[in-house]
Amino acid sequence: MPELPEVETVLRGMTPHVVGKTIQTLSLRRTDLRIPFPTDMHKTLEGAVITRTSRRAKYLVFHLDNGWNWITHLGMSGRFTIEPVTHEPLKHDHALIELTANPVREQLAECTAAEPNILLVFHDPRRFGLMELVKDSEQAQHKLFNKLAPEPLSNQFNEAYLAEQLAKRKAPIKQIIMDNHVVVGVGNIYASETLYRSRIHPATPALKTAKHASELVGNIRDVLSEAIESGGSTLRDFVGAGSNAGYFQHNFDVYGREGEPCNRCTSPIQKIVQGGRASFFCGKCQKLKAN
DNA sequence: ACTCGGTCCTGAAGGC
DNA sequence: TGCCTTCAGGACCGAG
Repeated sequence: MPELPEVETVLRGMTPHVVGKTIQTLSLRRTDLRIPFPTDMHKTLEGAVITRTSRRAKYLVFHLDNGWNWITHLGMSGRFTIEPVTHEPLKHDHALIELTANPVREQLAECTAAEPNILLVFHDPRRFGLMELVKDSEQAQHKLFNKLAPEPLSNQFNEAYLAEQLAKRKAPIKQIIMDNHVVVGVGNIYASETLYRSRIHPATPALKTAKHASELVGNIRDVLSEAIESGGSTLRDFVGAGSNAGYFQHNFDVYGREGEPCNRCTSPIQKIVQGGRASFFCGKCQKLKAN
């Protein structure tokens, strides 16, 4: 269940292994994930150099030297690993990308010896992931990106902005902070964690929480950045079979803790379902449902 | 303009 | 042991 911190960790772990390298071959082992692979994916990727990587919401983006961006999303169960070129594809290995080191890259101080080719493997049992191609200059206008709200860790996501968004919504606050039109990257886990810290009941109508926008902004930022730090500190080695890079153990206050004692007041953590998603909260600490 | 529920997918977990 | 059901979840989509 990669959320924004996990996606960021995957990005940071993968980047040093892929930037500056040429995509020698792309091997697709099926024709689609959640949506079909782009028809010209081989033509666009093969021969291109990965110049840099970036993240927008939960999308991982590989920027290529031919002006195209290779967009990827890990969905629910997706992961990238780096394997030797002798890697035998496993079940659910859907895309294998062979990368070759460039002469320029080999001139860098830390690359004294010629680097072997590596295989970047995309593995996704539930196939909620996706891949897409877009010109770098057109990414922001692309269907997947043009309605996305600000990044939670950016200055555009601030008290005034969030208060304005909350004031016009009466749906439960839990669902609103998970809405990509309000803020991106806050998934089911971190939504529950944020509301726990803010002492707001997840069923509170959003408009009644507008006066707490400042605290919500702060807690969303804190919860996500702490998880990114946690991911970074447990990221050992991105390379190797079975590598779980990006899927780190993290301590949650409420998520998945139904019946266990609240860390603040020892009252048992409760679970409700909102919009088909589990919400966890402390019924004693998170009483704010009005005012 | 906003809200709600359905949909995609597989594997893990629980009931009988 | 094994079959069945339920759940997990991001993001899009259409209906109200």
